[in-house]
Amino acid sequence: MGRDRKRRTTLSDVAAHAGVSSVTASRVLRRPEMVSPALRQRVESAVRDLAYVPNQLASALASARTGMVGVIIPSLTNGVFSDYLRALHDVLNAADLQVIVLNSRYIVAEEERAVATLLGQHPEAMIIAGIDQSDLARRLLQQSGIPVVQTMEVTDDPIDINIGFSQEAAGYAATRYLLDLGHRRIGHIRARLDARSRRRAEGYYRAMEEAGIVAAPYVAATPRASTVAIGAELLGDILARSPDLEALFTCNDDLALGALFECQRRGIRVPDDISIMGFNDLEFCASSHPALTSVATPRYAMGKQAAEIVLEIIRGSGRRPARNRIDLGFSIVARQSTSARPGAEAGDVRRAGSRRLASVRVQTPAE
Amino acid sequence: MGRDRKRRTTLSDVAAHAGVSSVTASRVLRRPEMVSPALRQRVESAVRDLAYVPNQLASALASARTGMVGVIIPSLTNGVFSDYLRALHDVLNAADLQVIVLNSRYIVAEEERAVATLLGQHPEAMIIAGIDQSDLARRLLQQSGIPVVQTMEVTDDPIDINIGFSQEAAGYAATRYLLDLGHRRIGHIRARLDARSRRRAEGYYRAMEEAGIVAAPYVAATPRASTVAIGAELLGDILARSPDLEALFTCNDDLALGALFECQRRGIRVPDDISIMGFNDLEFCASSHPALTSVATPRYAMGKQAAEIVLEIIRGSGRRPARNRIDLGFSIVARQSTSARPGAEAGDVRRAGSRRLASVRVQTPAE
DNA sequence: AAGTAAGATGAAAGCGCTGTCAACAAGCCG
DNA sequence: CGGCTTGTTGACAGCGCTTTCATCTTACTT
Repeated sequence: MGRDRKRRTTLSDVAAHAGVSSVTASRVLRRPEMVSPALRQRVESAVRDLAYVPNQLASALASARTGMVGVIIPSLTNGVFSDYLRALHDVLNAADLQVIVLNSRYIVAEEERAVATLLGQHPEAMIIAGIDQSDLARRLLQQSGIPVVQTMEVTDDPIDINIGFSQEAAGYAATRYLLDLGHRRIGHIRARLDARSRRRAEGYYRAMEEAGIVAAPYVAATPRASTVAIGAELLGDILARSPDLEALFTCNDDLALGALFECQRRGIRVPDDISIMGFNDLEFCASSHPALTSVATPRYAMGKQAAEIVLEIIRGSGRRPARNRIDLGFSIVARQSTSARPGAEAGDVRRAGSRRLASVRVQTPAE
Repeated sequence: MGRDRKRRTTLSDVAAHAGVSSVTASRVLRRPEMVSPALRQRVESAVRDLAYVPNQLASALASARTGMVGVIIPSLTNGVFSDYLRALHDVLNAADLQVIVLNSRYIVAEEERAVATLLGQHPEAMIIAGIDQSDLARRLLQQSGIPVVQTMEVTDDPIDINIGFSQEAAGYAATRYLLDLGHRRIGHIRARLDARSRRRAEGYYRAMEEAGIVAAPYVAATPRASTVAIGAELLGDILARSPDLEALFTCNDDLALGALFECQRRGIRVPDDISIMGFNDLEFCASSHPALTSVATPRYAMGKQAAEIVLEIIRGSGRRPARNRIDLGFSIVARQSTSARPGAEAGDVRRAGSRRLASVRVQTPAE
């Protein structure tokens, strides 16, 4: 109970100050149109005089409406989630919903904890990055009864609603793009080794296998969080084993940037000696020298749609969207860091060349 | 009240399931040592059976303890806050406190709203980046009675507790460093134009003025959010006016990276033709080619200390720290992107040269 | 063996707010 | 001008939990 802590001003303080009942004071704050202008003004000035801040806890408990949406992402550090969070904020804040972000650090157990913590706050919806929740987390989410959106990736078995794109298909498309440029010795580096980067790698392996190329000599990975420095390091690892590397597909743009710098340091020309292709198309890709080819992922769009669907369900009388699985696709943005292999066959080069002028939208619609 | 929404399992459901009173069930969750092992087990399995998630709202309302710490930062996009947030999470989560982050988007009015929102949730402490809060925000914070830490910058007039470093001094030191290398035509670019970047610029102007150099021809700025692309663009702006630029101090590392790429594009050698110096020392500075000289700011340390002080006050019987203002300083990390001007006087070069081997800790202790 | 301290459990109250419903005033109809 | 609707206000209960505080055991003391 109260503790010795100095008591905060409450609604009834405000009501007393204004000479009305606390119900009226509450209404001035929640539904002002229900209160006569005279009283409304008295209450409003009382609020100002006392610098009253409503206790959201009590309000939420009484009304069963918290006005918040829980968001879980694996990393606050990763530039990938900036656009995504911005979209969530843009849409949700405009609707007077507060976004509460928790960080799972790419650890399933932490994600589970975050789910429980957030659910305990009774958010009106949950938006969670990724599809690899633990069984308990899934169960908690399911029985919470609130809309749950899984993002960043598509799955056949969503908890509730799913918006994303196929990481595997994106990894495949990126590799395919390099193959079409005539490259054969295509490397892949990745860090962190989380589920999403793993599926991107699977796409890479599938494309390589299809092309009949043994990928192993051209792959390097580390469980450490990805950084620019690691990009340089892993490229170094591959080059030490396979100096004949022709192209590199990195699991994300930071690694690509690191690889690019490492090439500069070693005097390896990009793209003449090695083509480099990133993933996510972060802002700097367009501005580096040479500008980095990358796979543009619909980060803002995923956040926006997730938020809009959630909003529709919360505000719109609980109506569910017609489709609970949406594939937003991805696109390859061709820039200067990739080019056709000099000796490549005409057919290959032409096929790839056609993609170099504009970005290609690759989308596998979920039914 | 309840709405038609399916009722969630409550503590008394658990209690009933376990055949105990709800008080006992509560104790099993809060203070298990107070309950006999037999009952404890029964309750615990009931919790598991029903997948019970405590209603934090009700718990917080009843106990006047929310277990959360409010955090306000101006941007989720900016890499600068990653380390800071990580530190807050590291310390606070370990103490079972939840961190709630709100984003003010560098807008004072939004910050004020965020303060009110957060305070309405009754956090046990507030940690807020920057020192430029609105009057109302200050007042709300002050009368909340909880510990409030302002970070990222030092001020003579803290709301409560203040941990940071002098942005102005850092801007000054950076410029001074370039001056000591023998450069005269030192440019400065900045974006966003928030209060902190303004004070860094003030440091730059002070150093330039002291050196008797007119800075105007070498300065470019934009209110847009800073990106790598803008770094390139602003450098271009300066070069269009002042092709004789010798060195560049950027307001942050993203701009520095953009400037570096722009130099590469134009065939300007760094550091031979132009020295480039960033600010913040983000991870990529060490890995770029050439590696970027930057001003290392104690982001993790600020977060860590802020969190630790808050923890001490919350948990440690409300004892306040001896000092409520802590200056953590900054240091200049000299790398390859800066070098002495070829024709510089020996004395100048020697002075600066001594700093090039190791980073220099510059700290102005607050009294 | 009787008395006491320590430990375990539950009943009741209440955290600060909002939903419901009743009470009342004012405005409208015929 | 009485009965009705419409609009405004307040009393009361209760959201789900924790915190006293009283009660009942059990273990220990002398």
